[in-house]
Amino acid sequence: MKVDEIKDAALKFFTIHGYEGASLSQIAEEVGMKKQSLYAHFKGKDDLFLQVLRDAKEAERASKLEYMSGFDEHHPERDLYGFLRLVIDLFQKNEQLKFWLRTSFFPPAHLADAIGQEVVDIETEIQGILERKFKDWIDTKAIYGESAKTPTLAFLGIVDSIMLSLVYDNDEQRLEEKLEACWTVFWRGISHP
Amino acid sequence: MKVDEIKDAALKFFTIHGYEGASLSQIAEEVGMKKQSLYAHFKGKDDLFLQVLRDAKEAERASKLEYMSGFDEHHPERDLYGFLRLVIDLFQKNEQLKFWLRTSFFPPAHLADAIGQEVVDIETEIQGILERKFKDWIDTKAIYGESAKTPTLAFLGIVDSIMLSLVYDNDEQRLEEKLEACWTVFWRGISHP
DNA sequence: AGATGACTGACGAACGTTCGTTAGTTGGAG
DNA sequence: CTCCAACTAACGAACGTTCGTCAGTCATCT
Repeated sequence: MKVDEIKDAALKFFTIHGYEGASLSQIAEEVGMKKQSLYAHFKGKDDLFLQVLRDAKEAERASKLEYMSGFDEHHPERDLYGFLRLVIDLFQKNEQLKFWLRTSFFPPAHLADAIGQEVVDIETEIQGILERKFKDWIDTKAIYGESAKTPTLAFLGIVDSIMLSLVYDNDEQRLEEKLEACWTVFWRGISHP
Repeated sequence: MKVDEIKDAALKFFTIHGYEGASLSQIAEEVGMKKQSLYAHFKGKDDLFLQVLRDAKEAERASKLEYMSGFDEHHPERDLYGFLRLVIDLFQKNEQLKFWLRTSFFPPAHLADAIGQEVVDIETEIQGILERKFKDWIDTKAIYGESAKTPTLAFLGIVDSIMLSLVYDNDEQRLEEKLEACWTVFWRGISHP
């Protein structure tokens, strides 16, 4: 499907150069056509960008939801650490998560409102699910905690910091160190008072 | 000084729109002149951008170093929590840290190498100082730890996640919750085994 | 026959940049 | 004190290029 080829190329250039820095001619050249021909498949640059964005969002959402559906009540250490590894994996396997990250943090100004709404959507959903899991773990005394919200937000903080490291710590070794450090301290911090 | 006015305007637009999205005409208009006149003060867009970048880097460096020079051996809780508050303060008081964050994570492609070097510079320096402090705290048993590197990296992770929240959690309330959550878990994780 | 998808050609607008030219200021030299 | 030279800071005009977009054409395939 040509549409998907175009979206792949667009994803690549939007990720590297951002919305303003990526040009339709680059994208078209990547798939071997002229930029004007893109208009047979998309209404314009914004349309292409938003479709790529929604695909990326949906992919991230699906991956995370699927992984979290495998959580049980008794192995928070395995499940949470696995979640961090999943994020790293998603990040390295395809560009969608990196694109999503860049776009949600620094959206093109004229689309900021629309994008902000989508970001809040998915974030609220993930946080809600996670918080319910944490509540279970606290109830079963698998971890320590007075409210579920504190470990949830702290964990999401770790996810954020790991994603940032993925962006700018190109060094694989350093990423591993950081992950282990964050995880060690986090787990020590939630596993007992 | 007109040069500083220009740099202020440039900082503003580079922060909002990024390198590619900010135009010299916008910047010039902000200070009440034509874009051609900018060339009396800067060699070009790259020159202006890099000068703004180095100013931002130096400002961040200076603020953090000054704050850390006030650390002592016996109050890690006060000093580290204060450091997080400092970051929030810097972020909200001027745009330089936000600009620095955006640029170091998503630099314009043709300047990526030069910028990457500057990022590594400052990061290495901050981490080194912090790690020595953590070593002191471990030695004086103010905190628990086997090596200084683990709490250092974990703390830097929290700094990263707080900065990210500053970028996209426009909600003040949510930021405070996140800070408290991260800090609570972190401190519990490093204050005893 | 009709629809699809790519093409060519052209559009106005904006980009960063360079040029030559003005004022206005400053600093010595005569 | 004056005069001239150098410098500063802004300007309009234009450069060549690229941008996103639209219109019309032509081959392919159902």
